[in-house]
Amino acid sequence: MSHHHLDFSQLIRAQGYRLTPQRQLVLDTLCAMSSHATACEIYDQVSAQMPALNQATVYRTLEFFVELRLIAKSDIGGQTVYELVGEQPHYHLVCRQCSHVAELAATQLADLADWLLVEHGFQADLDHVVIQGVCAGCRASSP
Amino acid sequence: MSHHHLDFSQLIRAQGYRLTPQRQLVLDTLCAMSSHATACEIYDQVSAQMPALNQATVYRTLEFFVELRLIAKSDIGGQTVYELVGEQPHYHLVCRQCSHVAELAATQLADLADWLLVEHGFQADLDHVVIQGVCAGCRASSP
DNA sequence: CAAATTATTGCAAAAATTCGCAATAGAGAA
DNA sequence: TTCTCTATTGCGAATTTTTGCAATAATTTG
Repeated sequence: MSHHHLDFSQLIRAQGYRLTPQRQLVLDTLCAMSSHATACEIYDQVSAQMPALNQATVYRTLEFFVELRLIAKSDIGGQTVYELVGEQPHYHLVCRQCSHVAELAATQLADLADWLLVEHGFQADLDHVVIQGVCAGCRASSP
Repeated sequence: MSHHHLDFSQLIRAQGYRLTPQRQLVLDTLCAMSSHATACEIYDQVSAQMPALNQATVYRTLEFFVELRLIAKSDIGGQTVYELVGEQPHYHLVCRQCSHVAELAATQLADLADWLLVEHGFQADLDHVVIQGVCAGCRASSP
């Protein structure tokens, strides 16, 4: 985690914002919690480290990082979950039946992104696409 | 709208559910409100027609239709919006700066869907993909 | 290093969304 | 049509998320 602090700090300060202890803690926590986590789960974790930290601050902090595109927010199985955006662009296949989430490298989306840019001038965020559907397992078990 | 009632009614009853006046009204309302609408906007509209109808019922009804995949729920510009799923599969390009939404026919996604099915056994819901990014207008105005 | 500026926090209240449960009312059977 | 069964509604309360504002603390300026 610590190796991230410098990067983040510069990235944030360059835009006139501040990397406060609260924000650092949320980032570190999200880093420690491997994959997706709900606001509530994040608050519980963070709260253990810094009891004074308010829930509203957690929500605002998450929203703040989402806007900076350091973390991604998505709806998975009816829950709003947050995830640290890593180095590797990837997208999510979310099963609407079992809520299982598969992550795929974004290579298969590159052509689509190119096409969107050329034809529509739209610069797609490759690394935060959620595709709903039915996974192989559920397709097999319910024909 | 009325021509929908039969289709919907059968579709819903076939699964053991009921097409109540409340549900019909929500569908009709969503049909009348051209594009995306928030739960609040829908409630306001619906409430004018049927004042006794409770907010909780609106939320439950929307969730119900989302599960039946008759309406789609997405996060656009930080708001949760609902939209009647039409006949034409399409996807959304949402600009993260101006929240403008473009709708595109799903043809460009067909290859991707095929690939997902063949390689991962994942049956993607083509008609409800939201791709975030920056639209042509915003890219031009903020270089 | 002190003062000034302003982004950020904590708090409490508001707003949005969900939930439990008794009452209601569709849909099918008799 | 009437009866039965159970999905659905309305209501109020609980939970989650957002917001306004004064207090705090991180930068910048002098």
